Amino acid sequence: MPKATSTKRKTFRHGDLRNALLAAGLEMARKGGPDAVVLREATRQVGVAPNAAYRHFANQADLLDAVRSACISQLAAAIEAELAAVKAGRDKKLYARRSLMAVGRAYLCFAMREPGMFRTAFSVIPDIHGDNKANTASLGLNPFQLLSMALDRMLDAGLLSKKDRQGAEFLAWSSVHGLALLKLEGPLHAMPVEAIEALGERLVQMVERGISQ
Amino acid sequence: MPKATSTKRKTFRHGDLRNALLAAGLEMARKGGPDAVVLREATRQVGVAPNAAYRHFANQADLLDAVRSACISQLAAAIEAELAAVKAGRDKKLYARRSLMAVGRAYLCFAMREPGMFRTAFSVIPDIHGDNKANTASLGLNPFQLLSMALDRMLDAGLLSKKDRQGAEFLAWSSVHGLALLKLEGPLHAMPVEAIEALGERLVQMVERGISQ
DNA sequence: GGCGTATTGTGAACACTGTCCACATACCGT
DNA sequence: ACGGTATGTGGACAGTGTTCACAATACGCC
Repeated sequence: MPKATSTKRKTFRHGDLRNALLAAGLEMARKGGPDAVVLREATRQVGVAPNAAYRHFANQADLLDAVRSACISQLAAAIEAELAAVKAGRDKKLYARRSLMAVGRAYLCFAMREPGMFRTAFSVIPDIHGDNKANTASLGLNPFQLLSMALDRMLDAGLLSKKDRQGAEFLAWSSVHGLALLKLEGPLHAMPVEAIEALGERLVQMVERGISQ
Repeated sequence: MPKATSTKRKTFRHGDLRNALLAAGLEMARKGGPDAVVLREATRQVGVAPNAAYRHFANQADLLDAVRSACISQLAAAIEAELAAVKAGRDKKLYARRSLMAVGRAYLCFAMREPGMFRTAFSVIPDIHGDNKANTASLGLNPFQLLSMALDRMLDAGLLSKKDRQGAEFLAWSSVHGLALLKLEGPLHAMPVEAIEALGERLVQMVERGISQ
């Protein structure tokens, strides 16, 4: 009974089912956030029986985790692009400041542009056995490492003492992350994006000023 | 006379079903976060048929929203208590600074002490028709308004210019909120609470320094 | 007091989800 | 060629939110 199940596939084997499911899941996450990535719907879109997913993912949490990883990669790529746009001139301090600014802005812009992906990226409580292999973009760096890079430039430029540099990632990250989430799934939901972006500018300046003792 | 026994009630009418369901939901949120508040389970604990809930809540989102509101009230109460502990001495600047510190610390402490409630408090995208009636504690102020109070003291003490005061709530709030969420449902999940609290201290200092231009 | 009526809880059902089992199929190395 | 194994199917189960028709109760009005 080789009745091709209602959709396109001709061969019994799909050939690339894992990736297809992941792509479907990613799209669902993109336009609906983490709660929208539902296993059965993914199989339906791909044109395959629900159980087929279990040959490639342990369960839906596993699928969601893969989607989440992809989302983080996209975020990393966005930051990387913005960071690449700032060129190292002769003024090291300016360079450093612009780098930090770029990371913060890219982070927020991504959150505004791709709310579903952003929320998905940080929706799941990550496993302790965190294998952050795939959380990277072309440079092979995840968002956290890109932020670290910018902060290192601040250290190099003498804008940050060695002591203040320690753990500075978390301070900067928290600020921007908080604003993004207050907008995306918090009480700032109704605030227009322009206002958020204006706040973002002030926020990054605040971090820059306040981060050094 | 209808007694709300947790096991089996005598009367047909419950008498206080709405509150009972809300209490059950709040407890589930407390020990499992927003995803743990499930309508059927609440009715089961109260000893009532699932449909009975629909006489008091439009749907489970409505129930969850009520639970969320209760969580915010608890957060407000925690902040209020910490804020009440700082006394106004002769040094207005110290008073203001300690007030801001207290709000930030209370916010983070609550997040660490009651992760389920905290996550629930900010899990739902709030309705635009925000009726923030119940989001308050004894003072009748929600967390945002308490933060505003602390910032007003900064303004009074001359630690903040009028211009910098505008929208400063969002800057301070974002920072602390971000740290809390990075810990509770983000990549900082594995970081020990002591480290988070140490970061919190630094964070509030950063805000204090960076918030004024 | 008695009775009609709106309020509140019940029972059965539906659609949907994740997940498991046994089975069928197609590919692959020997 | 053929048997083993990876991969997909069908059918089932528990659990969820939700709706409909119905039953029991409390309350107001005469």
